[in-house]
Amino acid sequence: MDEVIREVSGLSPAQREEQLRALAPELAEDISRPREHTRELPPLEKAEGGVVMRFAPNPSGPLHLGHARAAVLNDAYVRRYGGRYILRIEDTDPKRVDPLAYAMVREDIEWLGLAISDIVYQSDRFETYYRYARELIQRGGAYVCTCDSERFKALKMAKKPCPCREKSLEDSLHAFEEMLAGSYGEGEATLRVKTDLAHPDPAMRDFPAFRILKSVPHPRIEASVYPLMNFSVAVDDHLLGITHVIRGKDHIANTGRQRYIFEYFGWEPPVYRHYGRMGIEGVVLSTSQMRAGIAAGEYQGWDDIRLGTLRAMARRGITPQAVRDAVLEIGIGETDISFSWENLYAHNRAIVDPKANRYFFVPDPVEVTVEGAPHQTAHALLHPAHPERGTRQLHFAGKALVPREEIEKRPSIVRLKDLFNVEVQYGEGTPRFRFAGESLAEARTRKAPIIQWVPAGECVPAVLYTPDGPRPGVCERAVTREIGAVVQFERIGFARIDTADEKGIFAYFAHR
RNA sequence: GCUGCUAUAGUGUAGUCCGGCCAAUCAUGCCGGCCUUUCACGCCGGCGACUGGGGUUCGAAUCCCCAUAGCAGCACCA
Repeated sequence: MDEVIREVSGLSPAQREEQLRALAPELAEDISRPREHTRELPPLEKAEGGVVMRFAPNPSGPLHLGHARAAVLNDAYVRRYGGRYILRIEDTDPKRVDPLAYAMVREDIEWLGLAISDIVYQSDRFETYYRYARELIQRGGAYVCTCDSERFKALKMAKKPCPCREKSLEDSLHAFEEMLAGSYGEGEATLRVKTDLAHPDPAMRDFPAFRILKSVPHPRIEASVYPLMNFSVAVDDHLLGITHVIRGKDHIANTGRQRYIFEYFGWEPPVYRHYGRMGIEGVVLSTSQMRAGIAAGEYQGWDDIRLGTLRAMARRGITPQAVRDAVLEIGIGETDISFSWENLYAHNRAIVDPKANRYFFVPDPVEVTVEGAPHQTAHALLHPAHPERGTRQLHFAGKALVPREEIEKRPSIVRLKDLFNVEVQYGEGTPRFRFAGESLAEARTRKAPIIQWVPAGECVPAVLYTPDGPRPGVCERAVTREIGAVVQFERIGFARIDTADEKGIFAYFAHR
């Protein structure tokens, strides 16, 4: 045996394949098949008959890239296996509910194109939660605790029960009704789930299920006893028939806690998957930090292009498909990752490049008079790969605006793209520009930079907003017809034309 | 402090479950070239990784242990 192994080890892969082919051709088939990269999410267990999944955002602000990962991943599995996709608005903490966010979340979901089949508001379901709370108490799975949080935490860390834990079912039931009746003040009583005080993970010990909150009103309902997420989520996941839950690993402990509730009720829990933490270079994702920045005037609003919100990306011309592609590429790995804009841009470029019309944008323009140049019209293609889309007409009448940056490089000759060549002479003061023929071949042999330009008097002032700040310039008048569309400013990059009025054009830079 | 998860090129990702097709996939990025009246697109070529150390084994990216690092949780937030 050893001998054979040694012999095989000594062979090269090619020799092995040859041998195998001779001995067992049917096995060799497997070998010759090249390994293929799976561009698909890993399969989900117990999903063959269809799935019910959910996207459960907290309505505290608009959706951002972090939400998009959860939303798109779940969406992709629902599309793959068939089933229902429930949007569950988790508005059980009035402190973290922005009434305006309900609408923003819906808009963002529509933009992303999620295949949502049902919408559920947790604030509509408080009576249900109360009902199951009573049931849980009766099953001996919960008790009303009146210890203050400091004291409870100390006991928990010491693996010791608090006095309330030994209360009878009747007492707890009664106390819970008192909570609902408003007999307790804010923070004076809590319904806790009875777990295992000896559990090695302190996060698992007797976690809270309901709290009293009176200082902050809920925008949609009248309530002072609020379910905490582990309770409402467990009850809803069961009642809504959720089969699979894909969420971030920050919920791993919650999954453990929710299992206790499933256990008490004898329910079968869904299949859980927890993906790793995602950091995003260069942007704040925290809703509260963004909100603070907006309030402080640091950001213009939720769609400020320096933010990681979906609406900010939309404004820059990032397509929902690109976001989907980027997020699916990342997948559901448990590794912590840092999201790279480059990867998103590459996806977006692939989508946008075939569509985007090309135009000239001249940043920081300098007006030049070209001596001896014929007045003529340039016909520049709207898209070099699609001549059938036609051209833009640029009427040159002696003067043009060109990027200052190009002249400062002191080229001896430049070609105004799609027009003609211009020789530049430098002396005191402004350089002189002289017509130098129309030959493209000559421009090439003389290595003339081919630059973008715009006819003086036939252009529109424009501002290109980039994450590094606004870039003023001018662009072709025809760009005013591209409002809302993504164009490519030649030699600059892709940008979305946001607005245009008599004062000019406002565009947002997407990427190169 | 306690508990848990993760660790492949600059970034993302495949392979890890069931050790040998892996001197490790694909994409992006970067570099070089070609194409091109854009520094875009396309094409060609190149760069670049199994966290470290032990162990098991004929053989380890893959299994085990330890270490290290990162992350998460231990809220009357989600």
